[in-house]
Amino acid sequence: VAKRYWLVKSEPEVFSFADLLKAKDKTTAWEGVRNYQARNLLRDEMKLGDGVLYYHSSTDPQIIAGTAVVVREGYPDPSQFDENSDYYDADSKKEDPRWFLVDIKADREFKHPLTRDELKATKGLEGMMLLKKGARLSVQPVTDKEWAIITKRGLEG
DNA sequence: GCCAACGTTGGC
DNA sequence: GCCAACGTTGGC
Repeated sequence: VAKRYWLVKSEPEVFSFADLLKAKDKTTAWEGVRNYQARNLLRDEMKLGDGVLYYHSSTDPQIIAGTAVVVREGYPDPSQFDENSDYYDADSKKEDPRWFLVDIKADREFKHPLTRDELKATKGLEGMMLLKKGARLSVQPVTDKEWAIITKRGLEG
């Protein structure tokens, strides 16, 4: 199976790419996704070794900061069972968990973080889900072509 | 099962 | 801070 590519959004105030680089093993559990479409991707589609673009949302400027890799495939998000967590979901059952996550590990920091404006101006990225109006999905598929364009530009500086 | 009301996301 | 777009909830 060919590896696939994804984009995850994070508010840098909450958890930035720099935070991921500083984390133990540069790895984190991507907790807190509470949207069924994104849940399905996390649970069923994201596979070990898949590439992830790390996007900073709700900040100025919004950027793709670097890449990460899926290091553990979908498993139940523990925070849904933690009453003290912001992500607690009283209706989710241990024997039938509602929310899933994957673990991601930082891979390459972009020498040249790509701003949203730059993405919009880049040929070949016109159809990118991220750039569509109203695209709020916090985990999105990225095509091979988009991945190639973005990582080339980001890593070459 | 419809749909209005509501809450959230996230670009601007 | 505003508000459009979207997802979810809940009354009926």
